[in-house]
Amino acid sequence: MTDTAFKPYDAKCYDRLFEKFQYLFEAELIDEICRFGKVTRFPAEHVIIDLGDKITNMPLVINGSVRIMTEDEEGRELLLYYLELGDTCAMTLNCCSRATKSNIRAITEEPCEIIMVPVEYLDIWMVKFKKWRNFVLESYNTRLNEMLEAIDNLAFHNMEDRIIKYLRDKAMVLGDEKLKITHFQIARDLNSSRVVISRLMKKLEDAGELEQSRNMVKVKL
DNA sequence: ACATTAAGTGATT
DNA sequence: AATCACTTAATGT
Repeated sequence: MTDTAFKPYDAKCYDRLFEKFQYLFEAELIDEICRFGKVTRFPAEHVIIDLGDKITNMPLVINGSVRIMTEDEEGRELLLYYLELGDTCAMTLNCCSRATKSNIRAITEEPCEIIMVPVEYLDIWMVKFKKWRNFVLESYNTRLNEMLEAIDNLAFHNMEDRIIKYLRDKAMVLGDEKLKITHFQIARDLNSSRVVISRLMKKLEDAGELEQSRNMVKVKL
């Protein structure tokens, strides 16, 4: 116990992390995450990482969910994927090692607890912990697949399908089939226009696929 | 009652 | 599927 000087050892923090990550990481790694990382609470809709930000910390989600978006030159947004418990951002992993800037935006979907780990530990842990190595590889893998899915969805499915998928995904990560959302917000996440969404939403409602009222959508799962 | 914001619609490209 | 122009409906002050 010589290198605990940075921060007083926090047994409570350790216990909490251990409970969440025991299947993912070895105890010693959890101990280091606990010691070097900083647990942070974010309110809903908080921008954790924005485009062009220099990445100094990597986020590890303890609870809540985060959505990852890109934006094109004209400022049009597109939802890529969600981060949940035990997820980290593959983009961050990529940026860290080469000190590049973020090409994504990470926004909390609901109030979140996230542990921020300084990026310099990533490399150290890569050689030190087998489970960390697996975790990073695994993250790359799943994110890559999700990206493929996102592209597939974009290229081969019509807007109607995309809306349904979007709503179901969202209901899933938030764990609530009733979503507090406007047509305008949906349009922004899918990079479409409000009018188009309203039309299709009406159609979907008539077809019995969903229920909606002002600021509320309920999807059939 | 009035203003503001969300949602619905026809016509056009 | 997008945009325009306009209507209607819901909600806050």
